[in-house]
Amino acid sequence: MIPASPVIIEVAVPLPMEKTFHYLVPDTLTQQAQPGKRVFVPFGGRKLTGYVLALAQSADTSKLKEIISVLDDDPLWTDSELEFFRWVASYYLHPLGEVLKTALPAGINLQTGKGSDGTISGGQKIRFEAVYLAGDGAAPMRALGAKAVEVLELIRSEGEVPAALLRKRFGACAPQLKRLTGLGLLKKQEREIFRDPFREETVERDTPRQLNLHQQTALETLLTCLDKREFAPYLLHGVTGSGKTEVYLQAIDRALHRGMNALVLVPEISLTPQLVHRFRARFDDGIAILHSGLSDGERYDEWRRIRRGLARIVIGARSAIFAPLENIGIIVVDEEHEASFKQADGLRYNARDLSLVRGRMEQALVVLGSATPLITSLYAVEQGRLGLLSLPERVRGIPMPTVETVAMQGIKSTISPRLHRALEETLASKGQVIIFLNRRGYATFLVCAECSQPLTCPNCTVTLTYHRSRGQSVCHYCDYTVPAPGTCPSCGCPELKELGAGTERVEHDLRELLPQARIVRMDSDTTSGRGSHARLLNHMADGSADILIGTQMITKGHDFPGVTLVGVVNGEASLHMPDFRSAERTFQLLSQVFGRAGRGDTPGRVLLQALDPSHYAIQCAINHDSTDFYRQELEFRREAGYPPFAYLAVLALSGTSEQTVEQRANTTANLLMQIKHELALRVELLGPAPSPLYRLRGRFRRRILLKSASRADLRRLIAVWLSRREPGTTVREFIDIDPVDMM
DNA sequence: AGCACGCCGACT
DNA sequence: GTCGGCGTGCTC
Repeated sequence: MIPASPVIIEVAVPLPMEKTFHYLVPDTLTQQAQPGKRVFVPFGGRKLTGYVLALAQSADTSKLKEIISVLDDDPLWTDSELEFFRWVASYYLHPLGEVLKTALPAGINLQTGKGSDGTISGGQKIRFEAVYLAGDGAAPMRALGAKAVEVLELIRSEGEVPAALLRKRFGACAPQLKRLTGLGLLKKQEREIFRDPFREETVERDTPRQLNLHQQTALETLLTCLDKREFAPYLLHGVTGSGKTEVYLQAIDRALHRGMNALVLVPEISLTPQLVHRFRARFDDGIAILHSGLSDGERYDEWRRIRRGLARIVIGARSAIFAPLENIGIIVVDEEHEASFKQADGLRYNARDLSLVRGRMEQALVVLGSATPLITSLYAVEQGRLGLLSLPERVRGIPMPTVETVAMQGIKSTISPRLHRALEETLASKGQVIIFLNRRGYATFLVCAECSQPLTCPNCTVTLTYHRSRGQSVCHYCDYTVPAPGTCPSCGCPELKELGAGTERVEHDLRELLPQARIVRMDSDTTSGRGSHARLLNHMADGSADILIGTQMITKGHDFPGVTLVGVVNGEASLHMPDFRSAERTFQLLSQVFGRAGRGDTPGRVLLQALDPSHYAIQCAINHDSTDFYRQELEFRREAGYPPFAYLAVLALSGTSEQTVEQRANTTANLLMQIKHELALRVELLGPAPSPLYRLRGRFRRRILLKSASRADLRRLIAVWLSRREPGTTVREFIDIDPVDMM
């Protein structure tokens, strides 16, 4: 007999390497080793989990090692999912092995250290429970005790009963069960169980709501697309309170009826319990929830429920775009403008963008919903790449809130007399208030009374933010912290003045102005604990608070009908961020905040405090006119030389000495310029990044920023640069598309 | 990413 | 003379 040629597989390993590796499959494993499964492999002295990509041929098998075991009974991914992950890996210039690892629930991979002790770490347990079913045996009942008869009767009437329930009902009944099973009257089965993040929480059923004309029109378009089962990307542009969720719900309902499944992406699921609640009230089909609040075990269980087809609706934060959901008919991205759809480290993906890619591969309907879409999206609409559906009116004929501006010139207090008066009126009429300001801390910063130098971070050269209750000045970029107020580092003067206002300061001032008001403050300083976010919001929901003060996190995920007044302190704050998108951000932020007012039956009122409210971003938000904003913003970008949307590459250099990193930055920048000219690319070198060299855990880093009007240009540049960079430089590279993350 | 190997400075 | 820092290269 001719010896069979050895079976070789191509394996991706979850390490920052572009390479894939080949392994021999021992005879005993050839049946099991298939693409899409995980394998446990020896790798450079240790053992780790790899992902089988394909069967491979190789002439030279001498250097190949054998796989140790196959970790999965069934492939983890379908072919089309693997195709999607390959696309992701190539688009974001990230190793496929790491992409696959990211797509999997955390903590299920096995690994060993280099040591010979071979301790295997990692791996999640699947929990099983025993279930008893009636068997076919017809043994005589008289041979049984009374308890055994009761047990048998229960199981016969129920069909199947988990062992835990039997224990609860009958106490210790193991001997009886053993006896019954032995007689063939019962059958025992081990069944996989899933930890349920909903626990025993029950929801009241909900029925589809009556749609207004605009909702109806939008829905009909979506339903037509669903019936055609082809890729159809849409922007659902609906003002705050226009009933976008109801449109999603009814479109998803149709998809489910057509036998297709639904994927719903939300910015921060732990912030949107109301949305999840509405889904659970509407649908009987399994709903899986994926978010950061789940334990690894729960997440793993949800993942398996989806893979097994037990959940037909998946709701989750950005990583849910990788959910193993098959037969996707519709993908909804709610609040598509939210920055939290971007993963900022590791695999730097944007779930909003990926929803379009996956939707195209799955022939699905993709709905991007927002009251304040990205400029990118509106541009895509203009270009005809995205369909537009508009909901220009609020549901039930509720009017948009009226917005008044308060010019703050010459007003020293954080709360103007006019806002103070409005607060008193609102509280007197039992209304609730939201006070928004995009800055946490007490005063923004401390300034030396002597030399007027603001306190700055020695690493990042940004101004330190003063947190009075913590008694610290903190750098919001690198977390550098000094005791506050402290002394001036430049002249040693012990007297420091407070300048600017943060949420803490506003809370302090409001308590003085309105001692009787019940005030809660919500920002990242007061929501550190698990569940604290929901607790604070509950104070507003149940009416035990009158005023909610907060940063941007108060702008989303809730709907308080009692809020009739919204106050904005320092409305232009976000306009002065070092980001070419600051106007876009400001418009979105203000529109969202304004939208919190008057969602009940009383019309909403907004007071906007600003030194200078004349900027078009502020004016357009005041007039609830996003079309006008879009026009002016494109105009601004054209004049300032920014593309409608910019692509930005970041090359991050790191090393252990300042000199090497500095040198690498220079040689890399030179090389990039050279390649740029050779390839005749429209790419701009923006840096060595404006943030100076900073030291983190003993390592120095530096970044180089590249801007381009076209992503293709950047990718070509980086591809050539990757092949040419000097050997030996330990450079990590990645693409990002938003400069605010880097400055 | 880990980890080994190898090369130069300050130490028992 | 060694210990140990870091820079470099390799992992089927």
